[in-house]
Amino acid sequence: MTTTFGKGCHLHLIDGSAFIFRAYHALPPLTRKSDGLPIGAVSGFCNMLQRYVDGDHGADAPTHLAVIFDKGSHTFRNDLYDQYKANREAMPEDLRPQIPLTRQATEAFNIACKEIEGYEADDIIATLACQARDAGGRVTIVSSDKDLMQLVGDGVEMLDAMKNRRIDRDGVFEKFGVFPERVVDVQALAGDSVDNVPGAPGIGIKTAALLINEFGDLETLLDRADEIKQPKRRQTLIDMRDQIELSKRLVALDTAMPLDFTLDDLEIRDVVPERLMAFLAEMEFRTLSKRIADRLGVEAPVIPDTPAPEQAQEQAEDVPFDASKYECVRDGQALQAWIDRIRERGWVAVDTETTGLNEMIADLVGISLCVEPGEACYIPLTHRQGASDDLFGSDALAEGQMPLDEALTLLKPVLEDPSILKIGQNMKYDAKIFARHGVAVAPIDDTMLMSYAMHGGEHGHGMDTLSERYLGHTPIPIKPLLGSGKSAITFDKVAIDEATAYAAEDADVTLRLWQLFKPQLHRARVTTVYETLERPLVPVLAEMEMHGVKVDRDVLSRMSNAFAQKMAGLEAEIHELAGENFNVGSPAQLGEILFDKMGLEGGKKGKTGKYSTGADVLEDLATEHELPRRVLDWRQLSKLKSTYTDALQTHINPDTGRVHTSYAITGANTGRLASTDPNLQNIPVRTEEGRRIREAFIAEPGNVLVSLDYSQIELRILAHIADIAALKQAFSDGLDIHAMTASEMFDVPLDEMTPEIRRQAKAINFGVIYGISGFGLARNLRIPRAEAQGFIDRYFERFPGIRRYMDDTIAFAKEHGHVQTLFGRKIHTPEINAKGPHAGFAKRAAINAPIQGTAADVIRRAMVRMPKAIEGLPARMLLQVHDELLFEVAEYAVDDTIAAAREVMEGAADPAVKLDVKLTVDAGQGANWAEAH
DNA sequence: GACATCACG
DNA sequence: GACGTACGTGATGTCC
Repeated sequence: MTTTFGKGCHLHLIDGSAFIFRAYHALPPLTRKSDGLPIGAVSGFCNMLQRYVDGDHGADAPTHLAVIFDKGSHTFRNDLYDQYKANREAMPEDLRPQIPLTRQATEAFNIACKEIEGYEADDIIATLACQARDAGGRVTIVSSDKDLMQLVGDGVEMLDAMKNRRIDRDGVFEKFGVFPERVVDVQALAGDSVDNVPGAPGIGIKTAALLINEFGDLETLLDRADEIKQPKRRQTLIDMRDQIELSKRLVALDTAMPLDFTLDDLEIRDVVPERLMAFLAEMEFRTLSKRIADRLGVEAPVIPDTPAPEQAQEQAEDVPFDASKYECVRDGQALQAWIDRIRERGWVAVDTETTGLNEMIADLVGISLCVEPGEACYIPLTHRQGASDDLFGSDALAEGQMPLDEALTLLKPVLEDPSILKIGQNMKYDAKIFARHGVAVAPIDDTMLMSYAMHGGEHGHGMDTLSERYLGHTPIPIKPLLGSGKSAITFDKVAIDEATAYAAEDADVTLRLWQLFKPQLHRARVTTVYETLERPLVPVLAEMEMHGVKVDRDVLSRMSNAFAQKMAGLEAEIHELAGENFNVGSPAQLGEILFDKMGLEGGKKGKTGKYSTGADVLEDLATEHELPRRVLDWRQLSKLKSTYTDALQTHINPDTGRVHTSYAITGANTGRLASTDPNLQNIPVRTEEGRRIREAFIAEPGNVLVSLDYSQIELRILAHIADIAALKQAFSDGLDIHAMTASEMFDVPLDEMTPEIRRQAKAINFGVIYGISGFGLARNLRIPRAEAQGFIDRYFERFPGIRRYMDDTIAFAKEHGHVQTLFGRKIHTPEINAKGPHAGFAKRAAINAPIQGTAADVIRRAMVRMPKAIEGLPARMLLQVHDELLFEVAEYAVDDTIAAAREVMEGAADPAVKLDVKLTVDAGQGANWAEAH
């Protein structure tokens, strides 16, 4: 049915950003009643769209239609001129979360919604308008932006939707004093303070138009500038020629940019009432949904009159916890009743009970649900009957449970329904359990992540902690139910009535926490952090963890044996040297041998009264003695064997043959992830022997491992945050940053640099990131403290911005109780005002957190965008190691994958943050991780 | 379960 | 002037 765009067609192009800002400023700051989400701009946007669709604009009806949005803050204009739009104010905090909703709104109206990374909406509009005009059609641009006026003419008109005023060639002349084809000339001269286009100083639109009309066009004017009578004006045009020509390039729209769609894709489509109503209902627009429903002749959606946040909070506190009210759901009918309530409500708190903590292995035992504080249920599914001493009955299913499949069949549509929010505490766990049963839970909210976004650094984010702190309620502990040690049982052995009280309460607590946190998120100014850096990471990580990484057991096993042999030899030598047998693995025994029996120099250690035998101590002793050297070698092998070659084998999943780590999103205060069970973020790499362990991490046949890692990301971020011109310059010149530092510090030319001097400078660079101290640097470099202090003083002298950054950061922390990353992540520093030795720790942590945290945010953003970027490629993201991402890729697609992933990683800060220093990514590939890294 | 040690960024 | 310090993690083995 598609017609080809051509004569008789009429294309309408709506400037989406203009709509959004108008809507935002025209309306008071409305919030969604149920959860406090700001929605004023979305509401206004929908209103404007509806009015437009109603034809309330006096223009001929379109045959083709699209809403065009900006995407990304960096465009080719920024490359031309780094000050372009530089003085534009940051987007208001309560508008930011509404931007994606306006896209959804457009789609809900079934209107084409277009944006292209790196281009302004104006360029897309210009390109489309030209295409449509060339095809013989007409165009109406719904906008009053003067930057678009250059497009008017030959069937292209503008429409100011607010004033219902059409702008044609004469309208443009009215505004600019010239016709559309000369508008850019006038703009180039007059400049634009809003977009920070410089233009010619002292020349406004009036004068510009006068000049252009006199000389014909800008080029002629500039060529013949010496003919201008007014001396000042003449001089300006002669002196500022470059700036004026640059301005013209900035204001001229790109009418031939690449598009990934055609005019025909914009053919007008009928609205799908159900879809539009679902969106309006989700936004809780009562009046608007009713008005539009009337217009469409359909039933208006019922929007539950949910309590305002403050009331919800009171309710959450008012309703007492009462385990006897929890229902045990044992059949389909009872479950259906709960599902009905969930559908009515639009959200549900969910919790799963399983036989263990490893979600790749644990079996689902039961599910609890909660839709209202105090009202929760537990659905037992695979509890075993009888006590554990019942030798025969313990494996049989207990009575009175629904079959697992039946329960999941009923729940699946709800858990996957995009209009029903699933709320959980650590949802990644539950989502993975459900995923193993073929249920893709979405969309989700996570109280643990909300707490992390609001209270990172203040306290833990486990449910018990949160419940006690924010609900004043101590949940039933799990310990008494499961026991501990050898006699511990799994949850499926817990009696169903006990399980119901425990499990349903967890869902109850989760829902109450959610009702409390949801409105607070916005007040704490962390909605964007939660929505862009926490919540969207859940499905990405779940996917990575479930996919796992292939590990070759035989390689590990062989290495284990080799290590064992070497260790045995070393152990014999150590005993020989010591003159007695002792446990080499016991620091206490080793200390006595070294310092008491052999009488070596090298002190004690405080608290426990034992000798310190750390690597640094042994390293010093090793210059004079054999034994400590042997112990160091033995320890290295012992570590490699026990932690890696042995333990890793036990983590190979028998079903998949792969190792599945688990990432803790809230694991580190700074925003970094933490990897556990096993930790795959500390696989050896620094020593040759250790690195060989990475040879056991392999790809499936026909595939290779690809590793991409950020180069010096923390130092780059430091250079940006502390605004160190010399560092920024060095990065932009692609210099060896440590050598450059050394050269600057010690006045050594780069071509005379020695590895030793560079090593010292490298230590200082890292020291700065860690909150440098004379003592720490002295110990790291093994130099006298005074000398180390001298280095630091000199560093501050050469890079004064560092001192300022440190002082400012500590002052900020003292005043606000937190520091923050460039992306708005808050890291609380409760100890910053402490007295005594604590204070030093807190200060250094405060200095480090914005740097480490910003780097963590950057890679999180890259990870969130990665699935889309590599969509369609035979590639999977497997692991994250703080500044590195590891992929498994079909051999033939390696180059494409590297290109796609690198683009995402290098551009990960955009558009939220414009870094002064570009991020660069190194890539490697190979049959195993040792080769790829 | 605390502590020491050591693997990573 | 004295504190005692590099930042952020997790896993293992010893010893109580």
